[in-house]
Amino acid sequence: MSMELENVLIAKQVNPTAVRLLVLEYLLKQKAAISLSDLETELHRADRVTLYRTLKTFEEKGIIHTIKDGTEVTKYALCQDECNNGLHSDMHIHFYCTNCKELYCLPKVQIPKLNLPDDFNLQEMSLVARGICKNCKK
Amino acid sequence: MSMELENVLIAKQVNPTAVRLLVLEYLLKQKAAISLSDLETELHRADRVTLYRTLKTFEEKGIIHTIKDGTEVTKYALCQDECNNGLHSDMHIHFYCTNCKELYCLPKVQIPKLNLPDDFNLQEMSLVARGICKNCKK
DNA sequence: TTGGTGATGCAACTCAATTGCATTCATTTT
DNA sequence: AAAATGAATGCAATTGAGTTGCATCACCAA
Ligand SMILES: [Mn+2]
Ligand SMILES: [Mn+2]
Ligand SMILES: [Zn+2]
Ligand SMILES: [Zn+2]
Repeated sequence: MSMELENVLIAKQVNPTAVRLLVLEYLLKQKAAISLSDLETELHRADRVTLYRTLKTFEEKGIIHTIKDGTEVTKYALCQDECNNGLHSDMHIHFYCTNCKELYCLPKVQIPKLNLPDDFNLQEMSLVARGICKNCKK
Repeated sequence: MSMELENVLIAKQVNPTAVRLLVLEYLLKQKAAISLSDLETELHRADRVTLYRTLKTFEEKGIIHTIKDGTEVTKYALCQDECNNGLHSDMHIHFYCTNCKELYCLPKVQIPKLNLPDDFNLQEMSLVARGICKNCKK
C-alpha cells in the first residue's frame, strides 16, 4: 500500500482504507475496463458488497466512471482528467472487442459532432464502437 | 387483424399467429421504442414469456431491432430498412429523453465518422444521445 | 476508556432476462 | 375422421446483476 495510492484517494476525499487501496491498485494495473465480478475474483478476501460500494464511492468521488457497453454487466475504469464529486468531465468513446470481450477507453479519439434536429436538446452521448482490438488483430 | 399485418410477417418468414399480429400492430403504433414490460401491460392477455419469445423471433427475422440505451431494460423498435434473418442493416443513432424517459430512433441523423487508430478494426457502433426530446422541449 | 462515525460483512431481496417442460393449436398424413 | 407432427403458448422456476437492511467492526476523538 504505497503512499502514492493513499494520496490519490485523499485528494479525492475518499478515506484510504485497505480494501479501497487494493481496488485502486487493481484499477491502475488494468488496460481495459473491469466488472464487479472481475474485482471479486481478484480480491477474493473482500466481500462482494464492499467492492460494490467501493466502486460506487469511487464513481461518486470522480475516481472512476461507469460504462454500459451493451453487455449484461456494468464496467468501470479510472477517469482520465479531473473529475470530482459526480461531475464527470472525461467524456470519451469506448471500444468493445468482440473477440476478447474487453472494453477499452479511447480518450484520444475525437468525439464526433452530431447533427441532431433543432428540436432535440443534446446533453450528453455515449458511443460504444465494436470490432476487433489491436491485440486481437495481429 | 388486417391482411396487411399478416403479409408483413409472412414476408419475414414468421408464422402470423394472433399474439404476433397483436405485437406487430402495437409496434407499428409506437413513436418510441418499447420494452417487454410495455408490451406486457398492453397485451395483458398474453403471457410474458410468449411476448418475450415473440420479440426474440421478430429480432431474429429482421422485423425489429433491440436497443440497450443504458437503462436497465432492453428496448425494441421496428427496423427501418430491409433487415432479414438477424442481419440488421438499419444502423442509426438513438435519442434517450431524460425527461419523458422515451427512447427514439433517429434514422435520419447521419452516423458520424470515427477516427479510430489504425490498429482497431471497427465493425459497428452504438450511439445513444441523451437530452430533452422535442415533445418535452416546448 | 469510551463514544461515535464510517467501513465492512452477511443475508436477503428486486427485477429483467432466460430456460424447462407440459399443454394447446394448427396443419399434414394416414 | 382420426392420428401424428411440429410449432406456439402458458406456467413454474432459475439465473445473475444490482441493490438494500442491518449487525458488527475498526478507527479516531474526546
Ligand atoms: Mn472510459
Ligand atoms: Mn432504432
Ligand atoms: Zn480484443
Ligand atoms: Zn421527452
